[in-house]
Amino acid sequence: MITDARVLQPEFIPREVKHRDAEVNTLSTDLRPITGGHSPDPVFLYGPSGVGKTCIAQFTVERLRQSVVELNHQYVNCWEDYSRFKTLYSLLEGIDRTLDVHRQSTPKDVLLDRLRDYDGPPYVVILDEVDQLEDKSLLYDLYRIPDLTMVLIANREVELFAPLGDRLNSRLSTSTRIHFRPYSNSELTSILSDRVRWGLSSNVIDDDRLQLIADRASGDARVAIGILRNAALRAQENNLHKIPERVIRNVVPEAKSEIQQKTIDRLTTHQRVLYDIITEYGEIDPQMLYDEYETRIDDPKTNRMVRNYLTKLVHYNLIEAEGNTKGRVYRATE
DNA sequence: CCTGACAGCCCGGGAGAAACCA
DNA sequence: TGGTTTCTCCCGGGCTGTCAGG
Repeated sequence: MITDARVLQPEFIPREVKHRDAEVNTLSTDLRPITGGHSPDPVFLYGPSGVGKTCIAQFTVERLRQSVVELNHQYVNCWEDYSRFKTLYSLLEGIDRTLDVHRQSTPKDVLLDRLRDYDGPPYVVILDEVDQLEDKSLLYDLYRIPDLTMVLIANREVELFAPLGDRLNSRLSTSTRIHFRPYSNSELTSILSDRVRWGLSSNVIDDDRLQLIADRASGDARVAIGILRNAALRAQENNLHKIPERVIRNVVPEAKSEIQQKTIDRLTTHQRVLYDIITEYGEIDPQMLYDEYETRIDDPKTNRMVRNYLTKLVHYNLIEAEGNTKGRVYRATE
């Protein structure tokens, strides 16, 4: 049934993108100065998840690369490389400058110096989930590197700009922001039918069922493709030659939680215990949470560290915290 | 009570210098 | 002298205590 699993993966970048012409054009135009040897201001892409931000960024840069003689580029997910050091390291990797820089024992900010000394072809860097970056001042440092162009991606505008500080904010306020809206059902359906054409054998799923998937995904292409992938896998396991509606319906919850599950899998034992407690209770106050945590784990960390973990979990959108001070409760995100 | 901000400690580990050895 | 081992220093990151403020 599945003829090409790659096209059902979330990272897959299609050769052509649909329903995002305006966004692609705007981004292309913004990046065009690069072809003339100038380096454009940073560009911001923002919008909810699964609306094609990452995809369009990579797609456009790739297309630009084909039209410019020489161009270096690098994609960094700031959720993974959240520290200043990791992001810089990743950026140096993009231009092969890490050879003699090692994970430790490099003098402070030698990485940044190294990046500053860069004098190769234009360098376009995509900083995805940039609001997760711990030290936002890095953006300011990067901004000042002449040949470096930033494409910044975040969910919401405010979350990115609020913590930047006036210095950077005023500099960046003039640059382009591209807003991404959720896909409509018909857009999702057509994206899905492409994937079906590329990745599944023919006649395994009809339009009505694609509609159903689109409907359940509520504008999020990543979820839609996830549902399709899971449904195809399930049908394949059961030796079905078509994907029935029943399978689709069954697979929706797991497809939806899949993205969150990835995050959960990467938690440490301690963070995981905290997460489990909160989801079990649904809602819990800090004291009770810590007590419960202490009983469940052999070598409990201090209360202080638990608080660090909790802010991380909130950051990851795995839990939410309500009330700023006395009377705070933690609860699971629905 | 609880939080966020901050400072400081310790650990692992890499690098370069120093010490050691044949 | 040249090669090898040890020492020392530095860094990032995990962790903790403190403290003002709600």
